Amino acid sequence: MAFNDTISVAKKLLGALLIHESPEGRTVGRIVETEAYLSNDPGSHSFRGRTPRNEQMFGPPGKAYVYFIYGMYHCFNVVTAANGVGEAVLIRALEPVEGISLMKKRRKTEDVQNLCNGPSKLVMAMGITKEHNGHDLKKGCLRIKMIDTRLKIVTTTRIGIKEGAKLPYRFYVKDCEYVSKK
DNA sequence: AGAGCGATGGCCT
DNA sequence: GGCCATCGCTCTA
Repeated sequence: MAFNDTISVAKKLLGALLIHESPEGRTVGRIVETEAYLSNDPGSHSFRGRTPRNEQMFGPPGKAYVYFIYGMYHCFNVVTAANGVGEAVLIRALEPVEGISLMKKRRKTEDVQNLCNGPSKLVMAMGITKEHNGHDLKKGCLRIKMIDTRLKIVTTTRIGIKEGAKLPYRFYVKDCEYVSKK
């Protein structure tokens, strides 16, 4: 698929499968909540230009941007837009599909609805690490399988940011029990 | 059910 | 030195 128009990609990623083959086992989740971060967007890491941290956002689309936050968590993004343009889609929630027992072990909870309903939760459940920063999501151990669906999509504002808080750049699957916040 | 808050460290000004 | 695209615990209802 083309990873050019970031808003479109954020919507098209809903329903897609995120797959990770790790030494511990295979986990698969269906993407149910995303947020778009654009280049002219004050809420985006890329807004003030290229830095060592946000470097991957400016790279070619279809790669992973994994960043460290709050001293203890990581978040996972799909890089979008042309090479040189700093845009990405934050994955905020997954519906667990495969490897649920491994997800429970990694997350230290038995509650299936609490495994992947947040950007750092799904990173933990899927076994994603900072080593995946810059990884090509079209091939290899961590990849995305696009699924053509006709899901009902809710469009709303993003979570946990100050700048650009009113922009309608968060998207989730309507009536889905696995999103982080409705 | 919802508000408040501490943990914890790299990055940016 | 202040700021985070968060989470899980505690406290109040």
